[in-house]
Amino acid sequence: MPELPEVETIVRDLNRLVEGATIERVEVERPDLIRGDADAFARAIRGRTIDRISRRAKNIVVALGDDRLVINLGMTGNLLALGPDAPSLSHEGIRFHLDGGRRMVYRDIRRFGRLEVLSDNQWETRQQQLGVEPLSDEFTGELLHRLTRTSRVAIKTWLMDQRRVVGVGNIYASEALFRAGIDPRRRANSLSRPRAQRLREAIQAVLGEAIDFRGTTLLDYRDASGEEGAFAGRLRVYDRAGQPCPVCGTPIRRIVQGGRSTFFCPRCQR
DNA sequence: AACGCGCCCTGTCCGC
DNA sequence: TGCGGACAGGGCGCGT
Repeated sequence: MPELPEVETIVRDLNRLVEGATIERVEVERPDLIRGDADAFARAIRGRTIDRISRRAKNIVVALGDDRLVINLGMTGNLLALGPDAPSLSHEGIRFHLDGGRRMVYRDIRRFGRLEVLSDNQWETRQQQLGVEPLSDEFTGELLHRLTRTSRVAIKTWLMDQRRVVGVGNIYASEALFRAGIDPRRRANSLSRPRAQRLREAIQAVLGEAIDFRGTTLLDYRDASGEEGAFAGRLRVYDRAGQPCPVCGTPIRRIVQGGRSTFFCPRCQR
């Protein structure tokens, strides 16, 4: 489900809704959601205060003193801040009971998501394996061009690899390549410098606009208050096979790359 | 090292 | 109305 804009929206919500809250009790309904030992997980979190919430790649990082609660939402994960009177939901996996009767609930239909607690040192080591943040100043056309030099995989598949550039998943990879006019089947190492520059601009534009619209809800995505994102209506090619390209009217094509659907305009993207 | 594939799991939708 | 198959925002571990 969630790519960078969706995770960023949830993180901003949570800083408004639960920063400073104390986690009084943890209920683990689905131990398979936790990486490592579920009892140790609950013990590490109980009684801690939520200092602040941040995002790295598609991970939600909750600072609890010197520890980090790291949450990856997989395909269908939601992280919800609920009031005392909110009814319980289906597929609740982990419940964090906060002070004042509020709760933060992790729910996940397919259970591809994972939660774990790491020391700040462990998290620092882990996050170094992740690629560059696409909305940072560090992410330039020059850097993108350099990073693509060593890979022969299709640029669309390349964009989704979190070891190079983070945060771009199946939806925004197709959308960014459409905006940049680049054929998703093109090999990563075939991008010219100007094309890399255009792709960098397209990635930043689409991610920024999607954040402004609070993310894309196809089916399962919800923000921390349980509301849908509004960007789905602004997607130009994703899930639009057979519909006319918004620029030239040519029917949008669907192909499969690395087992995932890719959508593109065969005329606009070269 | 880089790459491609299968797998984890539940729900929805479509064709027959 | 029922049933089987395809497909769905991600990531990991395997073999080559």
